[in-house]
Amino acid sequence: MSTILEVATRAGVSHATVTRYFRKPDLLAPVTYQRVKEAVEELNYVPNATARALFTGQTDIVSLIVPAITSSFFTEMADGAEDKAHELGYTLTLGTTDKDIERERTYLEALISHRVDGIIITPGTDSVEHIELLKRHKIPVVLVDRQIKDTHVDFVGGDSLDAGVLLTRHLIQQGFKDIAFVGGEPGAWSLKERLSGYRQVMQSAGLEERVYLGSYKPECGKKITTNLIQEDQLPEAILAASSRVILGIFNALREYQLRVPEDIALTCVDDVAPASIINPFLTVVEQPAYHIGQMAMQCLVNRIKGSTEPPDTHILPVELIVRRSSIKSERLHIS
Amino acid sequence: MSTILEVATRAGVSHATVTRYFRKPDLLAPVTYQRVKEAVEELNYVPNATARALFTGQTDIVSLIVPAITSSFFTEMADGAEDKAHELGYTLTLGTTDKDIERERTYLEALISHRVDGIIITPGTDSVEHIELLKRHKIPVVLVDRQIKDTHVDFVGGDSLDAGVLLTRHLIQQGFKDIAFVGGEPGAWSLKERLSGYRQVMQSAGLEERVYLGSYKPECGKKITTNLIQEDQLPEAILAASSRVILGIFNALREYQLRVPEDIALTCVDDVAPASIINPFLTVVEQPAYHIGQMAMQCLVNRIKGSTEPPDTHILPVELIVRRSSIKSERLHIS
DNA sequence: CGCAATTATGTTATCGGTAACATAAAAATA
DNA sequence: TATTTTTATGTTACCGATAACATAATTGCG
Repeated sequence: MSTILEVATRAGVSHATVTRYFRKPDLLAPVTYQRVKEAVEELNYVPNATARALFTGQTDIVSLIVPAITSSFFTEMADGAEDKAHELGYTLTLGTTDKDIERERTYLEALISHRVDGIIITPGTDSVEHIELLKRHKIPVVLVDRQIKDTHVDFVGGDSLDAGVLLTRHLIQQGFKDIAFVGGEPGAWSLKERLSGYRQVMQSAGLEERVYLGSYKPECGKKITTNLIQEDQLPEAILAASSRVILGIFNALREYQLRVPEDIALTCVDDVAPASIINPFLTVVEQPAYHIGQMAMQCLVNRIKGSTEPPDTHILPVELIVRRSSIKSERLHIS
Repeated sequence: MSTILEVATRAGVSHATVTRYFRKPDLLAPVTYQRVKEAVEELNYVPNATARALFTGQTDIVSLIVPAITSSFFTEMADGAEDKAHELGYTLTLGTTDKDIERERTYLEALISHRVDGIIITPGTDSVEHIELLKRHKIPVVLVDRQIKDTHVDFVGGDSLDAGVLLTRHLIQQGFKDIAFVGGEPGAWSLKERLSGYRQVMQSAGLEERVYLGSYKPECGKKITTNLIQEDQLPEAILAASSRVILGIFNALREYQLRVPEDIALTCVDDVAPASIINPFLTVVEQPAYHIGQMAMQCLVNRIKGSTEPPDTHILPVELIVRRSSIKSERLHIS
């Protein structure tokens, strides 16, 4: 807890010399350097980043705001972002928003107050309000997973349109005709894209669309599925908007003792990471989540460092992974 | 980006009055309050936490350092910690350490420099060095999942001894005799406890112990299992030290096309959270990870607020969840 | 050998808040 | 109405760094 002044006194120099020891060491005479070094070590001195930040206006802190860290996509994304942040010398803060509608706002205000150098965010809504707020405070932003139109900021995400296309096409190829799209935040870009992919393929196949939106949360999947079961409207196959939605769907199906894929085929966007190692079961479209996190952080730091390039939109390719949950033959074979 | 002075000028008051507007609003005359309020709003003024921290010595930032955020236990723990931190008005930083041995140290130094108010950490080793470092800098610490002896700090974790006991006893009850303990960080408290639970039960059952340590990482599980297979030493059942280790075990088994539980029974500590919803398969001992996170954060904030109670050790009960991966009858039935 | 150029170090204002202290104005009391 | 008390606001030093600027010490070169 010692200050630069105490170090200076102990080393018999002025505090400016101690600053130089850290910031421009080669300006010091070897003897002086050594003396300061000893004083620093003896006092366990660590410069106060808070004081530095006040003067320089830079905190070396960046922030990540996601709906839910427990969603496997965001867990891996955060892992990538954190690794990159550390590599580049930044400390990362984490905030989650979807347990409470107010939380995104309170987090942003706290981050503005703390003068973080930049923010990576998956916004909860498609409103420009929060982005404008950050712009007013001149805090660089990178959007992940959900783009907001008319906002000139960098974006990094998976190809959600293609995700919708790949899964729908796959289900149709399996011979399913009654395919429902379940879950997803109506305002979210990723949802719109996934849905749009689903619609394109359904239309060109001449099939009737069935869309049940809500949110990306498990509860949404559970509620919609329960309703469908109770009204005896369960489709042949479901394309779930996300891996969290599908958890709710599984819960609902289990309550009614319905089996996958025997009674209904299931697919979703985003792999449920460790689950697929233990028991590869779900057909999914996988996004390069870790890579997205890294890339978003790199983009953000480029902005922080002053890049004035026009905003970039990085849409990374996704991959269809076919497993048992959507295989019709499996279904016929058993029943 | 405006400062308190600009607000003061605009409102026609001194900057002290603006501080009072935020910190002791009822000291202001209604007219003054209103004038300041307008100025604050017109300028989008947000107080600079960096400047405040310099004076008060408090940053309202707390930190979480874990081996790997992608491990389901830590994901949920982080979720709990983050919720509680937000509830109590703190911003949380996140750091992961097990990709690089140096990282725990660099993180701690950065956090000391930033003068975070407190740190929750799952230390990578059982050395007291890092804890002492934090103590020297008077930063409150709470340990999670791994206790360090002779360190007088709060601890919150699951009952790892009981975890070892429950799983081993279960396997023995299933009729297995050749049971190996695989994986785990030799220096970690949680490992020692789990191992000790295993040993107690094996000994009192008169069974021979087989212990293969290494780390908590997937690679460890994979390597050990591959070796065992190649040397034709595969046991009847494995108790994996953690959910990450078991991922590697699965990988190895799959490469040799061995099946669970037909060829070998598997169990581990920590559930692989979403996996068990999609496909309940693994027999595990589940720790109340979210609750542990919340509790650790509450403990930490109590310390920050000045609590001088003697260090607390919270060991929370764990729960055995029996599923197919360890059922012998299932195995006999098939073979 | 003397003066300029270079090198090493010190002095000082500054970042944007906070809170103790001082003071002026209004209200309460005698 | 004079005096004390209360209320509202202003002044100022300070937190711990940084960097521009100033100065002292050393070196180089003619």
